[in-house]
Amino acid sequence: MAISKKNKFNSEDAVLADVLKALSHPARIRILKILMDMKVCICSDIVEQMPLSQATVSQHLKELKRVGLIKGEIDGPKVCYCLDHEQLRNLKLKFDELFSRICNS
Amino acid sequence: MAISKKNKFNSEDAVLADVLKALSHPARIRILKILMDMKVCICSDIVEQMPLSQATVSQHLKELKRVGLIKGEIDGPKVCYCLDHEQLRNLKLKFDELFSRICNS
DNA sequence: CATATTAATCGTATAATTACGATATACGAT
DNA sequence: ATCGTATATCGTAATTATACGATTAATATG
Repeated sequence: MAISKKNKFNSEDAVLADVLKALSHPARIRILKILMDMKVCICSDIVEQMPLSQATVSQHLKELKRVGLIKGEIDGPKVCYCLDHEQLRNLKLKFDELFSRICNS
Repeated sequence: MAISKKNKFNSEDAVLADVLKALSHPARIRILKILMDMKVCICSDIVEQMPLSQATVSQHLKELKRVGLIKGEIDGPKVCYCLDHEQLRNLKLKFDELFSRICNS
């Protein structure tokens, strides 16, 4: 795409866009919902519920971790994934703020 | 990316992911905010406020229109853009619903 | 220790996104 | 009709995302 211009925007918009990018694939929405239902969940349990290979699911988990929406805790050879409620609350606040501006217009 | 598997997910998740994809670039967040402030806005006014070429802004507008978040009305040689409040409200509802599930977990 | 299990990473192919100059289109004004 | 303005689209290049098989690394278990 030629050189990115994302850095030309204010960081507030850039950060929000980046977190929303992490939610912009159905696999990652699905993973969040699985974690909502299971509270805590071994990686392989997630893979089982997804129509994707282990390698691909691992990539999606990495993206969600990158923006902080989930956490993974090592438990022997397994990894225990769970939601990061603080970051999710933070996202919710930003999203609500965006929409409160919309409603005033 | 090899063949997409997005169709393997339920359409509720797919639709939400698709709308959020439209918000996953700072340029498009910026455009929404501009339209919030201006209510109604000629395309060239938007371009002026963006650090991107006219062609690129036009592409971003097209993506926002694709998911229905904005509307464009032709007014002579100009195009008048504005938010589609109904679709925005709809997105807000879906997002809130996702988060209400999170809070129960 | 050998083996099995779990999950991340590597390599790679393909596809989608981003960006822009150039061009096309559509309209209004002269 | 010609010209100027506004916007979309085309063509294209570069970047990033998606997907998976194969491999690696790390830990259990027999």
